[in-house]
Amino acid sequence: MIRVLLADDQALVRGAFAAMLGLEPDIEVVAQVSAGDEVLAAARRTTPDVALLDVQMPGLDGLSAAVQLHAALPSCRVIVCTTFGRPGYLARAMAAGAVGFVVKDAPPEHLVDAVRRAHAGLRVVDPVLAAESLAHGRSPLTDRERDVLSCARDGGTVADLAKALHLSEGTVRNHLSAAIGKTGARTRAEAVRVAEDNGWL
Amino acid sequence: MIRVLLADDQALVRGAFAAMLGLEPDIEVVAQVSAGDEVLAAARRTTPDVALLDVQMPGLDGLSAAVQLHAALPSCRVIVCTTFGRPGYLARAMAAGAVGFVVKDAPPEHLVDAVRRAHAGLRVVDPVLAAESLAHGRSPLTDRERDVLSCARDGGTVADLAKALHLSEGTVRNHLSAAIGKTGARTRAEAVRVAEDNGWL
DNA sequence: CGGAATCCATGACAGATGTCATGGCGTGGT
DNA sequence: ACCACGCCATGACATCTGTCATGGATTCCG
Repeated sequence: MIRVLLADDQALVRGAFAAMLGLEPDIEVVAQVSAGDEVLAAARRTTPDVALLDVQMPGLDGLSAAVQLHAALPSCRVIVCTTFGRPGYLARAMAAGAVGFVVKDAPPEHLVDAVRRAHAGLRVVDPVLAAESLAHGRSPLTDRERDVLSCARDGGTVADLAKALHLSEGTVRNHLSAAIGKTGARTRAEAVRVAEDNGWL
Repeated sequence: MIRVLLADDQALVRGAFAAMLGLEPDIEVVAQVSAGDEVLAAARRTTPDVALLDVQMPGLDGLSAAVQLHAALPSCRVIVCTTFGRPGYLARAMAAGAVGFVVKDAPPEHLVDAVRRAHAGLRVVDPVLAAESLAHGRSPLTDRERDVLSCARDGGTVADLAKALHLSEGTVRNHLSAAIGKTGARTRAEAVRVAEDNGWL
C-alpha cells in the first residue's frame, strides 16, 4: 500500500484526485490539506510515503512546503504538481528536494504512474518541460531585478516600489529598465508577464 | 442514469473529475473533451443530460461554448465550472444559458450535487459568489474601454494599442484614463488587474 | 422638436517612465 | 596588489503616459 498525502487549495480538484487515486488497489490517500502550512503537521501525523503538492496554495507556497517536508521527513517522496508548466518551477521544485514534477495538462495515468515511480525511488519529470527548462535556462534576472519586478506585479507606481524597497526612484527605474531589456520587453508590464510565464519571479 | 459531458483543458483534472463522478451509481460520463470547440460535436454525438464546462479552455471559451450548446441542444443543462470565482463570470455564464455555476474551491460533494440538481431542472449557484456578484454589479466599463483595456493586457504601448484598434493615441489614452478612474486604480496595469479580477474583460 | 445623458474621439499639458552615463562595492582571477 | 567583472545605486534627460477641456454623434425621454 502506497500512502499518499494530497495538498491542493481547490477542494474540488483535491477531492477528484483522491477519488481517482483511491480507485487504484495499491494506493491509499491518508491525508488531505488545503494550505501549504498544514502540510508538515499532516505529514508528521500520517507518515505518508508520497506527498503530492500543488504549487499554488495559500499560506505557504507548495515549493516552500516541499523544502520543509524534505528536511523534516526525508523518507517521504515529494511530487510537485502545478497548473502552469513554467520552466522555472521545475528547477525550483528540484532544488526544493522534490523527486517528481507533474503538470495538470498531463494524461491522468501519468499521475498514478508518478506516484508509483516516486515510491519506487525514481525521478519523474515531464520530458517536454524538462527540455524547455534547459532551453530557457536559469533566470537572467539579478536578485534586485527580481525583487523590483515582483513588487511591480500589482501595478504600483515607481514611487510606491521605491518606498516598499527602501530605494531611490532612480534606482528602481534602473532595475526595471534592466529587467525590461533582459526579458526582451518594451514595457514594465510586458516584462512582468514574460518573467511570470518563465517562472522567474 | 445521468449522462454527463466533461470539458476541461487540464487532462489530469478532467480525468479526476470523471473518476469521481463515475463512483456515483446514477452518473455516467459519456464524453470528455479538452477544448471549447469540441464541445458541440461531442454533445451532438452523445446527447448528454448535463454538460460541465470549464471557463478556461483553448480554442473556444467555455462561456462561448455554453452559448453554442444551449442554442443547439436546449435540453442539455449546462454547468459552468471555473478556478476563479470572479463575480463577472457568474453573470456571463447565466447570460450564456447556464443553469449552474461551480467554483473549484467548493467541496467535492457540491459537484455531484450540482449535476443532480441541474438534471432535475434546478439552478445551482454558489450563494457566496452570487452575493458578491450582486454587490459588485455589472461592469461599469463601456465597450471601447473594455476593448482598450483587454488589448492593454499584454503590456503593449499606447502606440501599439492605437494601431491595433485604429484609433488616435489621444483617444486610447482617454479610454485608459476613464477605465483607470472607474476601477479605482492609479495605473493602467492596476486597472487591468482589477478588471480581470472582476471578470470585466 | 428640444434637451439631457452617454459614449466616442481628439489635442494640449503636467507628471511619470525608461534610458543613459557615472561611480561605489565586493569577488575572483593573475 | 592589481585589474576586470558584475551587481547595486543614483541623477539627468528625452519620451511616454494620464488628466483635462472640448466637440460631434447617438439615444432616450418629456
